[in-house]
Amino acid sequence: MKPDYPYLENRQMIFQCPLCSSIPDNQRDDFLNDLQFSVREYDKGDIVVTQGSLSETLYIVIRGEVSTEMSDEKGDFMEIEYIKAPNPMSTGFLFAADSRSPVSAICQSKCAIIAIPKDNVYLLMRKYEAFMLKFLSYISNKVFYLSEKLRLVSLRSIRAKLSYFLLKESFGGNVLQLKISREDIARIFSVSRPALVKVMMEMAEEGVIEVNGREIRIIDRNKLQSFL
Amino acid sequence: MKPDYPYLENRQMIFQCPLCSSIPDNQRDDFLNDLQFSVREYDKGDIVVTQGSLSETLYIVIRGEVSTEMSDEKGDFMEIEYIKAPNPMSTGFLFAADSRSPVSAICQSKCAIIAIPKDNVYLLMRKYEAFMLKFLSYISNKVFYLSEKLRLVSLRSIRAKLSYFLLKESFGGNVLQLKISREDIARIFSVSRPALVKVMMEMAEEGVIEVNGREIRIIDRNKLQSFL
DNA sequence: TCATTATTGTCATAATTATTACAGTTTTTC
DNA sequence: GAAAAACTGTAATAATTATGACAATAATGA
Repeated sequence: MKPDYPYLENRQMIFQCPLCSSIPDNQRDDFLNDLQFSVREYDKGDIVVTQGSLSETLYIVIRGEVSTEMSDEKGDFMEIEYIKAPNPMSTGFLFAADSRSPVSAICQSKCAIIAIPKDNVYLLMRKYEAFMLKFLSYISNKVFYLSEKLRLVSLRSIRAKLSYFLLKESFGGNVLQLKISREDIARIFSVSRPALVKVMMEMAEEGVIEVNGREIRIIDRNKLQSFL
Repeated sequence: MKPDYPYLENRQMIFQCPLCSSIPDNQRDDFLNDLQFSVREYDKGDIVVTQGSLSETLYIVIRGEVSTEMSDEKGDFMEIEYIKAPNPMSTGFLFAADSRSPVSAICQSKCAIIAIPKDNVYLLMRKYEAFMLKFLSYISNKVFYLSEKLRLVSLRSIRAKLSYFLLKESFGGNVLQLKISREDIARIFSVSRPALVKVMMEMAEEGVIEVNGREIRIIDRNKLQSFL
């Protein structure tokens, strides 16, 4: 974790973040004046926020990639979100009653991250409507995202989870490229990797899907849906 | 589902809802003028919102109790939230990009529910700061709540889930009264009831907890924590 | 109050998943 | 390009959980 930037030469960078991008041009100077922030650089593997720690700061990733994970106190992690620059982080629980972070945020590459204190976010929201609305929609989307994740994890069998996952990833098409390893998928499902692979192979055996490395072809979409 | 109230005699009722309770007295008349809403009565078992349906309305339960559930397309449900009057419903995804409801809302008793269209909520938020802040904190709390739920469901074994659940419900004390049936707990965990009961009895056998109906006494808190 | 319904504990069996281990393959990294 | 690391498929065995069914008890309603 390197020291703060001496000064951020290109402060306009913040307007690339979706949270701020809709702020009208004629308000941007005012916005920058009202904004209190610091910028830090992180290396791959650095931890920005620790699960359970008090976090009263809005973070905006302006370079690099950060993943948020939830540990199950056994060393194992479940990835919750994968955030690429330029996007905000920790919007979800910033204003929650219990402001301890439910997740850990870990840099997946070299990162530069802006930190804005909660009180300042309050102020900005009151003063800049576009910011407020974007913030609101960000949190709302998070609720939606978590709900979907919850549904996935709640499916009882690996077969159901995998079917759900594949249908979702296929976006209605018949061929999909897995973007992550089977190990990661297993982690998302909270199941073991061998069990996941076994089920995937069984489904291929049955002719429901075709598996070629990370390319998966959906043969019988109806059957896939019936597994849910 | 009975017809709308002809007119809501006691419109002040809405200020009992936490979303609106902090609106200053001197703004309340204006607030009621700006507010667009309708009130409906429901019977026990009535469905207010169906999972997957478009829902661009903020609901406030002013009498009765509503539970939100997520079905796994197999007839089985997982309860997400239990809302008692006077509290809002569906705050979470109202402003999400995909405004289809991820849950179904089902009345658990006779209910009276206020409906406010999304656009009107927008307007109220811009105009009444206290309302905006409360709304924000409501969504944030929902994110927190869902995160916690996700952690629970992600724990792999029933033993871990039960330990987590009991530790949480005990609030640090040693005796706790279960507020819901074992069947409901099993549903929350997404596991079968017999399996849950079996694990609970095993833990009692081992002297980690003591079970007397719905009263549970935590004997060995450390051991409970080690199961996570 | 009595009847009805919901809840609870238990069981045997079947199904699913975890664990551990290994070897072959692909991808990264230097 | 070679070495290291990560990824993949597979298998045997153990552990966990689901299923369906049953009787006993508690709670509820008319």
